[in-house]
This record gives sequence, C-alpha cells and structure tokens, in this order.
Amino acid sequence: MAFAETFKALSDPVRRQILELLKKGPLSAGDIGSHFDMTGATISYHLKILKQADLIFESREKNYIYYQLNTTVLEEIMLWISTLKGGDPGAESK
Amino acid sequence: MAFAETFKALSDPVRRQILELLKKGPLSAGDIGSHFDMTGATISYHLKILKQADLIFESREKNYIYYQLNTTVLEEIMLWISTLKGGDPGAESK
DNA sequence: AAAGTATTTAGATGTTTTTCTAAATACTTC
DNA sequence: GAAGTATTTAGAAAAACATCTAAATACTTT
Repeated sequence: MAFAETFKALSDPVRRQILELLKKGPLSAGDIGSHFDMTGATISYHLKILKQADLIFESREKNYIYYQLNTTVLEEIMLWISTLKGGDPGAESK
Repeated sequence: MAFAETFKALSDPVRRQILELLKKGPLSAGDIGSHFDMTGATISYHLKILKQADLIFESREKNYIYYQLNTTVLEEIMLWISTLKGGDPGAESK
C-alpha cells in the first residue's frame, strides 16, 4: 500500500501549502514556485513526492506542466482517520 | 498552531500502528512495546511525539503509565482534508 | 535547427529523524 | 529504605530529508 507514502507527503508544510494552492485549480510548476522562496529545483522535488503519493497529477500543455489535485487518495486518508476515531467511517452521513 | 506537529506525528508507520493499538483501549508503554521489535527507549520516543501532537494522553496508575487515544485532534485533521477535497467540510452530513 | 523558456535530474551539503545503549528517574512492595 | 520493575532521558550513530547550484532534458517559436 502506498498509504504510508501519502502520510509522509502530507507531513511537510510546503507540500501541504502546494495542495492548498491547487485547491483553486491547476497551476504550472512555475506558478507554484512563485509562491515560495525556494528554487525551482526544490519545488520540483516536492512535486515529485506529491505525485508519487498520488496526491496530484500532471498534464502537459504547450511548454508547461500543469499540476492538479487528486482527491481520491484523500478519501482513503479520511477513512483511516474515521475508523481510528470511532470505528464507523461514515457515522454522520445520511 | 500545532497542526504541523500532528501531521508530522502521523507520518511515521510505527506511530500510526500505535494509534491503531490504542483504538481498542488504553495500554501501558510496555504493552505497546511488546508489539514491536524495538527497544523500550524507542517506543518511549514515539510516545513522546504522539503526546506532543496531542494524539494521545497518559494516565498513571500503579507502576504503569497508560496511554490512550485523543480523538479531538483527529477532527481537525479531517476538517483540513475535507476543505481540501471539496470546500465543504461536512458535505454529506444530515 | 537554433535560441529561448520551463522543468527536471544529479550531486553535494546541512538538518532532522529514528534508532540504539547506557544511565537516570519514578513508583511499588517487601 | 532497599530491591525490583516500568519508563524516560541523554548521547551517539546511521539513515532519511530538504535544500542549493549546475547541468540536462523537453518543448516552442522563430
């Protein structure tokens, strides 16, 4: 399971902030980088980790690579936490 | 915010397994340690991190220290993930 | 195909993390 | 209070991580 990888990816503040940026929509690597005070190489490193964790995916267009959120893995994380909390994953759903 | 601390704490597989053990009820440090192939010192280290992240709390009894889950922080994590996913935290609640 | 922009890869470096052993503290019971 | 068990703390070592610079790759446009 790549579950451990996902948690690891979420453990870094920069990576979490990247995810928050992507919440509003796809962004190129450069756009993402402009929000941080680090080199593009470092941003690329973080993007790779998020990608490996299946938290984002990329789509190439023109000269750019656009990244966007992949929310399906987040469901699994939620489920894990839910079962930890109370045993019943969707306790308060209708 | 101790939010980052919580994610960091959840990022280690040993610590996640400890939480799962505690799901069934309180356990002493020794009991927890018996589930892993590592020294008591290492277990103590992990327990400290979980404690600092507010994911567990301890209660002393006799010669033992019992640890148990604190689920309140898990709610916050769930909320963060929820807003990332869709914007609406409790979308499918009644 | 040459030049230009966007992004990634490689290699190096300092920091943080995980783990151990050995010693210290805490609490019980005799 | 001495001896015994449970747990933590301190210090060291190895591994993993985040970051940088420099170079490489990829794609566009001229």
